[in-house]
Amino acid sequence: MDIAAGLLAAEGPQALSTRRIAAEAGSSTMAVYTHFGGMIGLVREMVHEGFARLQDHLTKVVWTDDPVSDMALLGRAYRRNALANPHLYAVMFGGFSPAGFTLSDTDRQHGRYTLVNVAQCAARCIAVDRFDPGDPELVAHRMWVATHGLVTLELGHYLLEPYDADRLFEAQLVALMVSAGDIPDAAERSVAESRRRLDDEVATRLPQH
Amino acid sequence: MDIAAGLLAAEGPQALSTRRIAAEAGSSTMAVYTHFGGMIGLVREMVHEGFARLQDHLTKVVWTDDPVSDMALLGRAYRRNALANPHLYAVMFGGFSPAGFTLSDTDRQHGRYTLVNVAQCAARCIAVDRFDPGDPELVAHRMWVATHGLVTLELGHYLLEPYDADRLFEAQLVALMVSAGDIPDAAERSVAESRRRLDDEVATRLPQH
DNA sequence: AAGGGTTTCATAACACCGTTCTGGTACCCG
DNA sequence: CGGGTACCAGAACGGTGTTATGAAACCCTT
Repeated sequence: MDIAAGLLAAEGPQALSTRRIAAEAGSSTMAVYTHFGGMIGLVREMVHEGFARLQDHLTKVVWTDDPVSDMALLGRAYRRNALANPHLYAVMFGGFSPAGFTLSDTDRQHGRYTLVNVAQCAARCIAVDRFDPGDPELVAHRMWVATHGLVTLELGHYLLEPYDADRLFEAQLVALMVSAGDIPDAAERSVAESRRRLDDEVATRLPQH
Repeated sequence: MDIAAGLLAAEGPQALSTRRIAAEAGSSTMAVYTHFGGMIGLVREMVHEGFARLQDHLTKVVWTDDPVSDMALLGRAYRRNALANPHLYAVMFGGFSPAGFTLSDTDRQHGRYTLVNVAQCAARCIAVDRFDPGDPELVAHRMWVATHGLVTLELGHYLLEPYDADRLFEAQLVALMVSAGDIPDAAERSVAESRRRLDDEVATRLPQH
């Protein structure tokens, strides 16, 4: 049942309709209501799954003795997850205008929970004197805001040549590390190291064939 | 006619329906088709108006002898415009899933046109040696990405106490200037100066009551 | 093992949506 | 003044989410 819903989210954005899902599952529209209490309950469930999947991606990065490289890798994992499930990511962050869908405070808190990984990594960056002393949660938020902005514009096809998303992302990564206190040369090296680590550590299965 | 459409966007997100507009305008649903060729044509027109309004906000900032302050003020104007027209901003950047609405390349280019203001300001920052030498358009894109990310999360109510949007925005502004090459103390001063200039230079009428 | 209560779903209906077709009206322009 | 065009009211079609109504299926108790 959830599988059918996930499949539909991957095939199309507004293919999420009670009748479409019912036809795909060989069932009736009532199934959606008995299991999820309506359409918005279903998308809420999918948002939860989306955050869980994001959490999976972020926890894949292992902590090395270069926390700045770890931090950059967290950003890469975040972006990779969003690009692997573009429609799901759009729904997670408000891309579901119809039916007055608004995610509850607990939902948002659940989403913000993924930030603890980043905050811990920021704390390690500060501990080894790569980042300036300060609030690790604040720098985690700054990383999140910038990366989310880039991913959002990339998914909306707003980032075109010659300022494509790849180039902007690389530049933004080192800029974020520098603005957090790291030395430009060191930041450049750590970001480059994270680029090498990406494919090994955070392998992404395609959005369900 | 456009006024009715604008009013509806301000009253609700999915109040944009042919019948609702027709009732509000005392007309029939056909009016939407004869004037805009359908629903997606209407929202496309509103997106254009949204970008025009954004451009208005950005051109309100006057160039002073402190281009970094001007740059920060551009960011404040961008955010203020988005907060003044939240639903319109959401629609501009992909928040209209139904009916397979996709904005054309020319639309996006029209949207990216607002970046020339920022790029020019970045060039001035570089010219006076406040920013490191480099591609002004690239730093303009970085400013855009970060500010857009913050505004998006703020509109989605993802930024809660104690890391609220105001605090994050201030921190991000100085961080952006620093990562572009400015000295932290100077960046702090210019950002503070831009905060003083905001209400005078870029006054925003409320989103049409 | 049988009965009662709960859960689950298929069907049909309702209200709403975007869209299209059909006329009829109003306008403008020669 | 006559003719052609642009515009729009109304009805209808296929789609959506949702609800009411039963009829099955299941489970759990006796």
